[in-house]
Amino acid sequence: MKRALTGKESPSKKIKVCDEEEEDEEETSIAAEFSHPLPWGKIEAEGLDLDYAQLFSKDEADRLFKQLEEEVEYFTGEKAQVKVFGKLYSVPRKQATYGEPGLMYSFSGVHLLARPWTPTLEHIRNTVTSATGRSFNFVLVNRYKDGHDHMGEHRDDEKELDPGCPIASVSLGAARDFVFRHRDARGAKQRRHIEPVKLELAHGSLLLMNQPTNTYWYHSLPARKRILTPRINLTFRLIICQGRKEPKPSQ
DNA sequence: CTCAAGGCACGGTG
DNA sequence: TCACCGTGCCTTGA
Repeated sequence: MKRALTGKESPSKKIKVCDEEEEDEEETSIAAEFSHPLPWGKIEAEGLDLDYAQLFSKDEADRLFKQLEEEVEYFTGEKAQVKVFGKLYSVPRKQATYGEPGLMYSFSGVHLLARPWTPTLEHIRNTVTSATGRSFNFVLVNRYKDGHDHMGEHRDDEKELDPGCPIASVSLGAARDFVFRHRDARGAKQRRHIEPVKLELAHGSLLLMNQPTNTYWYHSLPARKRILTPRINLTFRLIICQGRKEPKPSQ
């Protein structure tokens, strides 16, 4: 069953979309492989549109997590640094990018070239595609070694992303809180009162961020000091074909 | 002109 | 209690 949820219904309260009727059969993985009959939950607010589902059973998610721990190679050195307010920082997590050959993803002054798909990443991508009917040519892997690792508030508004395709976020490992905040309800000049939308991303879950969510809502993965185990997050994206760079008019 | 995938200081809270 | 959490701010280049 689905639940329509908005932030204002339960101010400052974490939304639990995780199905309370825990899955019991191994049907979960079989269903995921063949079609859509996943029990999707819908989360909506002004300008926000999310779909949430349990994509993998615990056993399968455990197996995938272990495989990724062996397969994924994370960036180090300057590829693991970003520039914010003019200063260079090491990102408080580990990152990797995989996808079709030649694809590049850039943000905050870093340019990350996609490595070729690993067997496990390709398998997960196929499962996500079966469940959503969407194609993806790229995945950003974020590994949070414990609750100290986190990601600050941002939007995935990169120009190279296909605006018509949702971003599909697969979570494996430790469950972590995830927070959305409307752009007009941030900072000192809060133009409007819009409650943040908070949810917990469970082991083996899939979250779809549909349009126009990334236009109006920032999201973050806040630090949670009491969490001592790692989480791997995969955000599958559709990157627009690399057109030739526009000729610069001047300079 | 706007705004930022970072850290830090600070005050409320359980 | 005091560790943790949420918020505002930083201040420079894109």
